[in-house]
Amino acid sequence: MKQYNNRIEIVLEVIGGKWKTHILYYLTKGPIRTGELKRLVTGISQKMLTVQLKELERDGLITRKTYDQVPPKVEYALTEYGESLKEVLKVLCDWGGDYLKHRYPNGEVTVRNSDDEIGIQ
Amino acid sequence: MKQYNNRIEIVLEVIGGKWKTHILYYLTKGPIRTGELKRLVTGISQKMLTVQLKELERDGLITRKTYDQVPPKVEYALTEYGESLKEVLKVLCDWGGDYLKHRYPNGEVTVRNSDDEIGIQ
DNA sequence: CGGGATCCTTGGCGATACTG
DNA sequence: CAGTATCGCCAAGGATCCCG
Repeated sequence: MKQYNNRIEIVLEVIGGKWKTHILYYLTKGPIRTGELKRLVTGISQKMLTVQLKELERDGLITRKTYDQVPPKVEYALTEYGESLKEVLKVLCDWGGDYLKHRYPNGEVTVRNSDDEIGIQ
Repeated sequence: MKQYNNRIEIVLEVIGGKWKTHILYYLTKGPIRTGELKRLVTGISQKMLTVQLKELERDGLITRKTYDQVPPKVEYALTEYGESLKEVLKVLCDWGGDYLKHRYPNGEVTVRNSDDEIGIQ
């Protein structure tokens, strides 16, 4: 039987890793196709994108909708429960931004999507 | 020059990894000695504890205070800025708890410190 | 266009022993 | 009591090729 040390570990297991937050970042803005994600998530490979999306789907945070057509079209979107992640991501995003300014006031460290925001409706 | 994809990655780099949240968890309750941490953070080795604490100190989240005596006494505490992490940890903690109940309502997955809370003053 | 399979590299982490 | 040094594992992630 699986056991965590604390509740935070659960979140980190769900949104942790190298790509999850970057993917979720775009998903908070609305449904999105695989190719679009691949284009936006800088540097991710086809394989890693698929792997991460499957995990997010397995964890009940996103849905995968396939359109029966050629060429294939697949669209991903946050589930209703996944939507609850938005406020969490926003808090993390805000603190990260503050921390950045606090630690590196002269811009030694930068963020690609620095002027972008988690999509809160 | 270092560059992140988004601000969330910054947070995850600071509190991520296998032990950081578990350590911070106890630090939110007040200053604490090395040995006490080692006792509370179930399963951590002496080495990993030291490594994680050094990283947290390097990142400006905790302070290390040594008392000049034999046997040695070292006490760690959140910095003023580190205190700002509390609300972030609380949000993560809360979401993790919700997610646990939502995904595993029958207790297939459990948390050791489930009835404990992040120390908010 | 979207996904799967295979092979390989790397660094986070563990185990152990030693020091002041 | 607190910290350091060394060795080694393994799973996350990367590169590449193949499929409907």
